[in-house]
Amino acid sequence: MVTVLVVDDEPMVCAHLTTILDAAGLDVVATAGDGAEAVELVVRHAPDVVLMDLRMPGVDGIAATARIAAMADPPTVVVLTTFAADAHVRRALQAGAAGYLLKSTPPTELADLVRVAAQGHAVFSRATVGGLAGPPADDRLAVLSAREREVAFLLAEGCTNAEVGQRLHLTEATVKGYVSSALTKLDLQNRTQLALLAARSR
Amino acid sequence: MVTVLVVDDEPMVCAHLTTILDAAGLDVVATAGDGAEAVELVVRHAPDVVLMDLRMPGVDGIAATARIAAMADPPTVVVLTTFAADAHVRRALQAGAAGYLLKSTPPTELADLVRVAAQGHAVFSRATVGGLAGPPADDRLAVLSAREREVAFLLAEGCTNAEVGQRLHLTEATVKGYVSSALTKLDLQNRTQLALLAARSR
DNA sequence: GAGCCGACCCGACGAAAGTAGGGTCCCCAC
DNA sequence: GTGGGGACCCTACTTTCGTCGGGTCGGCTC
Repeated sequence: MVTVLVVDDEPMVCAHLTTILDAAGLDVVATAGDGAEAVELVVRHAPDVVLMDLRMPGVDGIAATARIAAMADPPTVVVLTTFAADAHVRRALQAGAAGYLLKSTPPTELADLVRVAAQGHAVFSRATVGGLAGPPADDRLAVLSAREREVAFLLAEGCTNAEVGQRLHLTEATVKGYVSSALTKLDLQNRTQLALLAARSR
Repeated sequence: MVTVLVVDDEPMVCAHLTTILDAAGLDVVATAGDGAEAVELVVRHAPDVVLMDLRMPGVDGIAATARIAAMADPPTVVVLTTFAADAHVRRALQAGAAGYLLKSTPPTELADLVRVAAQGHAVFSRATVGGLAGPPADDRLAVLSAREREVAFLLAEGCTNAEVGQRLHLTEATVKGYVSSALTKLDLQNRTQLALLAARSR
């Protein structure tokens, strides 16, 4: 029998999941309300699978996942959350999660998914995998003016100031001005750092 | 009943998979030996799930997946291959695949995985998801010498020539030399392009 | 309207980056 | 064993960057 630890700061959710999974022939051995408790209960019960919420008070789901993944012979951690944001999924994977499901997953399917995860596979809600194909995004460029952002993106294509000027119909001197102000706004030291940032921002 | 199309250039593999899946209560409606045939059979049979091999003669698995994903109301395509390389996984996802399994997957688990995929979830072999957390890799830097690569990676952290020199105990002039030769070897115009490339290469 | 602020442009000058060239060392081929 | 060829390090010179200061225009406050 597959043993499961359910982690969610909302007791109602824990109870609901427990009911569903137990009814489907899984064994929910415990539930935790935050990350610290989750880590503790994993040590105590050594479950096969951990269903982990992300947003929780104190130690959040990512941190808890990382701690659990660092254990000897760790359980399979599957994130179960409402947020499909690319950055969340990536951080979960980096922390060692072996799956990322949305809470919109039909309850009847959840048990199957947990079972599959217990067999050592990774399971994802369809909406969460699309963003993984490309590089991660970043939105620190938001503080820049429109022109500055345009220039930054051209730097990310490897353009020189003169080339940027041509493309944007500006003097090279003007371009230099934009680069310079973007650097100070973002607290960077040179165009290369700006280009790297812009490249990550897509 | 979940209907499945199996695509593999090796008839033995197709037959084996068919046996396994049929025994587990799935309905393998057809098998295809290359990508073109796969597309055709998807149109004819409209299966729920396509199990797609990657390396095939003619139209390969990626191309076939892309064509299938572009159809109206497309089936769920799950890649089933022997290769776990990050680049393959990413290209499969980009093409529209909803899963990536290795052929080392135990046959008994395969049916469950297909069923889960048919429900609209994405399924992955554990070994294939680790690389997705970070940005994609690139190995054009292979043509560089060891020193040149070191310098390139430091550029990718936004270092100036002087800083690179400090970290590597070299003169700034020497660093410039490495940058310059790396640029000509890779046919690039400036340090920013080199930094971007190195950043993608990790 | 006066004053302020930010986005948008440009010129000049010092500070980086990039190029060309010249050395040493080591390895491999002929 | 000598003549490439490559990696490695450096100096001197040109090109490109980045900063600083200075302009205009529009919107906003008081």
